[in-house]
Amino acid sequence: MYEVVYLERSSRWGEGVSVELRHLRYFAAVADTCHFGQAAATLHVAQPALSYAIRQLESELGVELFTRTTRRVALTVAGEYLQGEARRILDGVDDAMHGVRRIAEGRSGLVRVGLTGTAAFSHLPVMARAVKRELPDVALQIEADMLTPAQCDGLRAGTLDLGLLRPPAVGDDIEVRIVEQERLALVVSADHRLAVEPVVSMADLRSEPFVMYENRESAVNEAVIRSCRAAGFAPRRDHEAPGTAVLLALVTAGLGIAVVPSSVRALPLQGMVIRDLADAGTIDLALARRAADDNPVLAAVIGVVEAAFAASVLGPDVGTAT
Amino acid sequence: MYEVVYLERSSRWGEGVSVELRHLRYFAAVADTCHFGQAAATLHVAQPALSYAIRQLESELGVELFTRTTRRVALTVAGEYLQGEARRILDGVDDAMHGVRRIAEGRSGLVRVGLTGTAAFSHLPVMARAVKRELPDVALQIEADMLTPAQCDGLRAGTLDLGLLRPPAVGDDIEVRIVEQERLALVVSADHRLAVEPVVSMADLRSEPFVMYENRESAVNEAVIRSCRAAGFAPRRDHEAPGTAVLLALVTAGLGIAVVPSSVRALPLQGMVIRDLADAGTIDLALARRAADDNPVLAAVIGVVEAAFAASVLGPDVGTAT
DNA sequence: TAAAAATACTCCATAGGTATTTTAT
DNA sequence: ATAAAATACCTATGGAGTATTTTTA
Repeated sequence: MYEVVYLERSSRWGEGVSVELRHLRYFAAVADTCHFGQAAATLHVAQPALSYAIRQLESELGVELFTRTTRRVALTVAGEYLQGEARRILDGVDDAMHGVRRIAEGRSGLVRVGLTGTAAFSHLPVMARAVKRELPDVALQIEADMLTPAQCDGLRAGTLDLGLLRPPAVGDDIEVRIVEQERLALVVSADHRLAVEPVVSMADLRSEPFVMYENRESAVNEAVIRSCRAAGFAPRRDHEAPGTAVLLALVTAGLGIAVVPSSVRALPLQGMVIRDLADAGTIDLALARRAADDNPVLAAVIGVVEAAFAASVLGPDVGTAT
Repeated sequence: MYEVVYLERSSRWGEGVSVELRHLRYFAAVADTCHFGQAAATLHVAQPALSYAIRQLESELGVELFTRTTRRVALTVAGEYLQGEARRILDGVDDAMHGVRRIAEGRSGLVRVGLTGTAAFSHLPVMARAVKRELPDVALQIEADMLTPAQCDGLRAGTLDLGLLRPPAVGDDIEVRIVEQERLALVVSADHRLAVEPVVSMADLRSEPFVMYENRESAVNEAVIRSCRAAGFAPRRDHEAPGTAVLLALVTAGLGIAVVPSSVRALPLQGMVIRDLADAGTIDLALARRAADDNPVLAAVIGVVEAAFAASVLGPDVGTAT
């Protein structure tokens, strides 16, 4: 009768040998073949090195992983368990390595996007489709109907990574790239006299009640006021709306008219008519990002989105691309 | 304006540096503190060694994990991802190490147990409770109502790890430890004349029709026949049952009487009466295992179960413990 | 007796240490 | 000016190789 005596932990490798992936890789190879020689060959190491490493692992664990005679090597029950765990761990390491590379290459990750009211309908589909196609592992998180200042706040606070907004008035900690120059268009309710007029120009709006964004710094408001001034009048600001949805609802209800970027055409609401304005000004649409943002996925998304916007004609008469 | 130039993969560590847990441990420490000096201190290594290891990891990945100036260290997005993964991997390794040790110590694992018909009711509760209490991470998988030969087959085939069976007639590849010596008892239907007799002895069974196990090698059958022979008669073998449940059902139905180990008392069936037999023989109950089985959890379970059986009195008159 | 794992030893690659320089605030 | 990371260089541990022995089927 004899008793199996396990090597004491740290009897030979005084407390200092920590388990390394090398041990697990070696162990997995031996566990798969149950043959030190063959495993050593596939690992491109000499057999004694393998034996040594496995001994080290067993010693560190204080557990026998193989029952071996010179003719037969077999996993112990503990060894069988470790075989599964080792595989899981090694696969996990591989996955982590690939994941890191994909993130660094901008092929994976999350981009939180803020959108102006009108862009949500006209540009978001193009954007989302392009990203889905070119960067299938990139997730977009959309925050819609955000006015420019809110988007800038979001970018600065780090709750937003990308904005689709109206360019002027952003600090230089935010980098802006214009992607579209849109002509302004008229929105009236279906029963409005201008809904059937053959041609509409800014001058026709002189005495109309305007529905405008309530935010004083709204870039759309500014563009509208500029267009009105060019036509020789100041708009009658009768109603204010906090966002595009409300603005269009008020117009549809007949409370007034509105002049908005022509991308609202992508949202043909019931009872609402959109008319060209031959002499109205234009307004830019731009992508905005933190200048200091080093997330590679953001650069990748911006590249894909810019290409998609450049390639897509967003419907007839929706302004001229830059 | 200068451009960050990533070290080419394998520019300096020619294709040979594989990622090791050391790299992940170092990385995790730096990622947590965002400070090479402090991380080096907690890791008990010098700062240059840390810098070097992180560089190695970055080079192997081809990815920048930290943006560092001498005054500020910050994780890149890829680094943030790896921080999570590294933690998961390192925890996984730790768990695997503990799991292996627990298995090797017999404190964790699965034991598949085969039970004889009567033991399922009398001994299984004691057994299961003891294992649950002493070895909470050990799972028992029970296969009930198995006769001795079936259990031996199961043990040899490796579908069973432990048997609770009737000792004789097992080869020496199976190791047997007797845990109980049970007296044989009489089972009759409630309306049988012997159900109310003040004292019953073997001789009273001389002309009764017996219900016996159909398996010719049944150890219970042998013990019964031996007891009858000692009382001077051979049992009238009128009916046969494949297992204990059927056997008791037949007795209850009044098709005959049966003599069985007194542990059937743990299963007081409707319409069935159990009587002591003063002069009947005894039959052993034993734990059986593969002699070559080196699963530590099995040894642990056997230890716990034997102690539990020794400590428990399985009800009045249920035989004498060895 | 032959195949295969363990041992004995040797060596050099490299992890890690010390000293110093660079850099950014 | 100073804190902190990078660089340069050196040392020595230990991983891996070759040669040999031991073991068992």
